[in-house]
Amino acid sequence: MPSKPAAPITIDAVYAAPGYLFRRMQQIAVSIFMEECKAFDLTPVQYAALIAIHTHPGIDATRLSAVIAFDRSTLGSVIERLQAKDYIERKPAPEDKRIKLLYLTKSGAAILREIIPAVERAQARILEPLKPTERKTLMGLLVQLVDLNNEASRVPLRAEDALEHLGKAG
Amino acid sequence: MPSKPAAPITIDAVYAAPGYLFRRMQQIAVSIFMEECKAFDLTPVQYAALIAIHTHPGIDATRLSAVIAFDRSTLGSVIERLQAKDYIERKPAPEDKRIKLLYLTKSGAAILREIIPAVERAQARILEPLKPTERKTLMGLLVQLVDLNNEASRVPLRAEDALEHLGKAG
DNA sequence: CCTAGATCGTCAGTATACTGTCAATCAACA
DNA sequence: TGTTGATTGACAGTATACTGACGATCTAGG
Repeated sequence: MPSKPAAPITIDAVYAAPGYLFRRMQQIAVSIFMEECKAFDLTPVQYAALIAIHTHPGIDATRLSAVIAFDRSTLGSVIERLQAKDYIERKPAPEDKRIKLLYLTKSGAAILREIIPAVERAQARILEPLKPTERKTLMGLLVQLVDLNNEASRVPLRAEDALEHLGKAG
Repeated sequence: MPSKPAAPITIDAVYAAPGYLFRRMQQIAVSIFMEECKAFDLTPVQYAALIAIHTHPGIDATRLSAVIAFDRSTLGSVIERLQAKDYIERKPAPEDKRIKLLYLTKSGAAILREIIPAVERAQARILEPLKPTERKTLMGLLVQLVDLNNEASRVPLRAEDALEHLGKAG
């Protein structure tokens, strides 16, 4: 069997590249999320941060970045915006002057309850074009791939480790 | 059968959401791309733009955005940076004063040839944690999903339409 | 106690992304 | 032909992302 000839340099190779396809899907997912949630003035990132703070009240920014695998620098401005919207508040930690603890406000807890159905509609719409069996297959492979590539990203997910400071079981 | 109880609001729901997983995979993919290609000072977006211009010499910015499904506004600065690096040049179109035609320079064509192996390594590394069969399954579903969701993104892919102006078969 | 190293939040700089708008230009039609 | 409407590139404004650095602070070791 002769070796494959070198592929010509064309845009078609890009269309079939995983990196390109993941970029497109991310953009599509954000677009659908924003459409379903346009009544709430919350971005996907802000939503994830709110959920994480709700799950782990009193978490600090660095640990929050590990829990949702977002960049620590980026998270700073995300937190500022959530605070400006009065969805969270920051309290200094008495035992460590470097740290500011994050809590949901009543507004934050309320909007979280209200936005959930819209978020679920968005997540469903993203996979809607596939058959139910295909959706399960895709999600299974995706969860696997993200997990196995965890260390390849700048901010690996540290769902367990990050919570030890809270004195709660991981 | 009793209806499912409402899921509690926790971060675990986010970990299993397609939107979150696609975001993570996009970040992982970019990270791997930049690592493999760090010798070349090219981002994934800049690479895709170069390939597209190489495939369709004399394309204009608006059509380029349709060919790679990138935002037209964003593409402006991408083009500026590629021009600053002397990888592309822009020539005014004689028959339409609004349009600037895009062409690769010799530098641009050269770096494209050189970077290809690194890009292919990156794309391979993204899927490496999966078994070969799983890779094929995932990519098949991903291509399908991106295609079927094409209209959901702000900038749908218009690979064929965009090229009519060039007088070449799509 | 005191210093070396680690960590925290923050900032500057760069690069995607998207929304909306604008002037210049072009195309189509009355 | 003259005006309307669409298109093009550009811009302002906002929001992620990542790199690298910084002062303030904490921790460990001597």
